[in-house]
Amino acid sequence: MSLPHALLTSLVERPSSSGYDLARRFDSSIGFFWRASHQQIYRELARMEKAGWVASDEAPGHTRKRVYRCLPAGRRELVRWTAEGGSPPVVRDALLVRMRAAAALGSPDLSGALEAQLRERLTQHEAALMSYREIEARDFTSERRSAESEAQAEAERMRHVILRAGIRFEESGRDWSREALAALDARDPHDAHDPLDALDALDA
Amino acid sequence: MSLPHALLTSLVERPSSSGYDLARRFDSSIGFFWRASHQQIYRELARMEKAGWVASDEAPGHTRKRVYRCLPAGRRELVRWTAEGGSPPVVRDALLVRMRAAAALGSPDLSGALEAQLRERLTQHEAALMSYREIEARDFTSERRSAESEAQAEAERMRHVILRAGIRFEESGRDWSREALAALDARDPHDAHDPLDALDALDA
DNA sequence: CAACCCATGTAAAAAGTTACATGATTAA
DNA sequence: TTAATCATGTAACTTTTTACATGGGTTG
Repeated sequence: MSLPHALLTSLVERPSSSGYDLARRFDSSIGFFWRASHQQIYRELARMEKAGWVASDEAPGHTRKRVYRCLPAGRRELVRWTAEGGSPPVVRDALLVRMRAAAALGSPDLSGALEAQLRERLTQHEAALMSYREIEARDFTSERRSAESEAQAEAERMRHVILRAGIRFEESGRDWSREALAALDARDPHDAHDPLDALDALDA
Repeated sequence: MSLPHALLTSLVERPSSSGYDLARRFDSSIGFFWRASHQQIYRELARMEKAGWVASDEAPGHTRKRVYRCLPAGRRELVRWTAEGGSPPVVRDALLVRMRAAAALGSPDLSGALEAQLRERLTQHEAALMSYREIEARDFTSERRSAESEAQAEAERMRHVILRAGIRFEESGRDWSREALAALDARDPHDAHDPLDALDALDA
């Protein structure tokens, strides 16, 4: 149950956010390591308000918009939860199940479909990687880290290391997708090319 | 909704498995990319039997044990689902949320707790990696791949590539954990060591 | 005969997804 | 003024997790 804590984190980072704001941020930056739909977010915000972790005010100039802020009790809860350990995240990848199914079924007609899925996966990894690398270049280049307090520098190191997790994850996914495509390609001797091509693809 | 298909795959691989057998396999080999508890599995098997995808018989010599097998309709469904595409898996890692919370809260006392969690994560990745590497050495070394049919060879390549996903995933997690620990270590100038140590750790 | 693995479930709660619904504001 | 985006929800459903429960067989 980490959604409320992800929301508290987001509210500590930027107080006076609406559910809509939070939902948008869960589609971008935070969304890399925690997804949530707007329905989940609104429901969770209501629960958190009842628990006394956050409070909300009507946004000036808007009839429907409500902005939330983290209360001291919410901050205490976030500190408590952050220090507490947790089990490693469960991995669930349907594409790997599909590949294993194809191997078990032994039907060669499935290879084409899997190849297409792998190519799609590859472009997804490449796209994510490019956007993460842009963020890294923009926010975490050496010249930016100069006249800061030690606390600020540590927070920045922490945020950078989180982004690095995303970068490494996407790189590893990209490299594996290429390896998998090369392995599937080996099945057709007729259009098989020089094995060195596969190695090139892995290096690129 | 891939659990039924993961179960069908497992039943195609080894017919006449009980719910208990399947649950054990979901704790080991299949468990790397799809987790399921025995409660989920028993319920799902009942559903699949009602849908006509599997059938069950009482195991001889046992009163309580039931063994399942995949029916033609189940096989057709598995083929259909395997060819169909799907969205990439959602990533959810509470440790990254915790790190981001620590950065947002700006309390240095949390660094110790996070360091401990990172060290634990690191040993988990190392342990998983070692066991995957053992499987790779045992089942996928070059001398084993000789007198096989082309279909068998392709299935074996597929299973190998799935294992490679696990290996790459654990390697990337291990490397990132080390990078993160090195970044957190940079905060304490008193016990800071030669930066080269961090590089060594990344190479090992 | 106690501890452990085999074997199968029920019940309840939490978390997440999908579909539906509505109204306000803003920019072309 | 129409379409897109902002903004907030409800309802129903599915999936997953956690806790509880039971009983047979095997081995030290």
